Amino acid sequence: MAISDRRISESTIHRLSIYYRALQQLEKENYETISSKELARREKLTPAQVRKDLSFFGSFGTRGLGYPVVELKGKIAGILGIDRVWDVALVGVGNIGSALVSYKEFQKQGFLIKMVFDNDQRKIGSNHKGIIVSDIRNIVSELRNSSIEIVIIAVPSSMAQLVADDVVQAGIKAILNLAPINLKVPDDVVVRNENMAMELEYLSFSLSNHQRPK
Amino acid sequence: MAISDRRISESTIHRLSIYYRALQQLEKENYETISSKELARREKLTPAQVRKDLSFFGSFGTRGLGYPVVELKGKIAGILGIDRVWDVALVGVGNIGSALVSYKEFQKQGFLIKMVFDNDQRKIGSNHKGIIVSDIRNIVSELRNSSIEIVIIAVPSSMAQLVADDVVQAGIKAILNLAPINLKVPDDVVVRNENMAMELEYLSFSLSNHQRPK
DNA sequence: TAAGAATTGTGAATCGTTTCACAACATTCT
DNA sequence: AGAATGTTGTGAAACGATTCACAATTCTTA
Ligand SMILES: NC(=O)c1ccc[n+]([C@@H]2O[C@H](COP(=O)([O-])OP(=O)(O)OC[C@H]3O[C@@H](n4cnc5c(N)ncnc54)[C@H](O)[C@@H]3O)[C@@H](O)[C@H]2O)c1
Ligand SMILES: NC(=O)c1ccc[n+]([C@@H]2O[C@H](COP(=O)([O-])OP(=O)(O)OC[C@H]3O[C@@H](n4cnc5c(N)ncnc54)[C@H](O)[C@@H]3O)[C@@H](O)[C@H]2O)c1
Repeated sequence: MAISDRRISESTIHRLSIYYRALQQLEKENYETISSKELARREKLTPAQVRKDLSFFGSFGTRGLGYPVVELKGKIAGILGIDRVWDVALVGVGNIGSALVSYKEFQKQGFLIKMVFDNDQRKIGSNHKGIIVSDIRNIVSELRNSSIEIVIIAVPSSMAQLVADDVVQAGIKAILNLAPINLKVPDDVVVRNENMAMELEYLSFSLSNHQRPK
Repeated sequence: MAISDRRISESTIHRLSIYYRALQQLEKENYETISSKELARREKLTPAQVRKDLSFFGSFGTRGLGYPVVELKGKIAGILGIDRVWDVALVGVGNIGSALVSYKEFQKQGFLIKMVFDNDQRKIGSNHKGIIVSDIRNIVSELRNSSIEIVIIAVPSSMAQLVADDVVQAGIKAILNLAPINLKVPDDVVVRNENMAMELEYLSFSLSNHQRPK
């Protein structure tokens, strides 16, 4: 069954990311094959879950043996679309934005921050790790003339919707939003939120109710 | 039905955080009451979902009228455990850790970063926004003698498990982990992961498969 | 006070995800 | 070669979350 036949759940996609990291580690440890049982044990999942997730995309294993580590890693990279380079823009070079620009891991993973925007005159034109900060006022045309497909928004929450509107207008279809607000975008634009306050609230809930939520 | 009777799902807890923010906004806009219909419309949820989520914790609304904004906000704060102050420690004052220490919103929300740990001699003893950086080697005893209940881990991934082991040994039951690895902790410790790489991979998947996953 | 409109709270129905269980197949051992 | 062991891939069952649908209740208006 082809991918487009099925709607893949958010959980499955997240677990693919987990499998991918586990396989990177297994490759380092020189494993040639890995069983769903062992992979599940390492990542605290169930073997059936692992097999079911992978089966949505094909038959990658060998009965009696397990999955070939390097090959499966490649297949998952293909499924996730990380077997290529993605050009990324960052909006807002403040506390968190600066940390992101300096962060080497994204680059290693194939997510390249190629453009940076800000509205602070003192920052515009300055050099951040080899990237010149652009004026936010030019964002629509600059993104349109670029190869950028993913935008990270790291501006104060009061500004995030305005920035998102521009980003959408520039034709971008994928946004990673770090501001703690719910962006309103058209249906064909995917937004993922990274909301640390929500995670802290989750911890607070768990401690208060001494419940481990699922 | 008491909270302890039911296992509340992760999604419900996340939505409570969403309702809480929406109610803050509604309060600013001087709404006295809000219906599940309008709240759902604003947050792109369904009215039934809103009512069901709230009904797990009690009957907060009035038939025919809706929910009293300020009162409901208070109830949700109580449920999430954010009607009080939580003392938090941060481990790793690097790029991302520094951003967190400077971030005022956590404080406003009642999450107070009270202690900071690092293993870099040049950082230990230095002053970060009024907090003296402690030596990681003393973390177990220092946490034990403190009022800290939540720890944020912002060290390189190769170090995160070691730090987590110490944190667990110090009796901490809630961890926010920013390193892109799966921490192994006992069952009674809650870990939440903030994994930006995984979110980027999610965007990459969505763009590659032009699918909006749920 | 009665009728009409709005909206909650919640069982029941529906939908989606996870787990179970086993046939099919590969490998190893004797 | 045949038996024993290990493991996948996948329908079916079990479970869990969301949506439906409606009785119960409140408010408004006349
Ligand atoms: N700092 C943290 O630890 C942290 C943690 C979680 C979430 N966040 C969120 O991340 C976002 C950024 O936080 P921060 O601490 O880096 O803030 P910051 O104030 O340090 O940085 C914001 C940057 O955005 C720029 N900016 C403002 N308006 C802009 C606009 N319209 N267009 C382009 N650039 C604009 C500012 O000039 C500044 O450089 C906020 O929404 C915040 O809530 C931050
Ligand atoms: N920088 C980013 O934008 C970013 C984004 C996503 C995730 N992360 C993750 O956050 C973590 C921190 O990233 P960073 O960019 O801030 O790294 P960094 O190297 O700038 O900072 C790490 C800090 O941890 C300290 N440290 C190292 N080992 C330690 C130990 N054993 N005990 C205590 N302190 C120790 C270092 O001295 C340093 O101050 C990493 O796991 C990274 O993958 C970072």
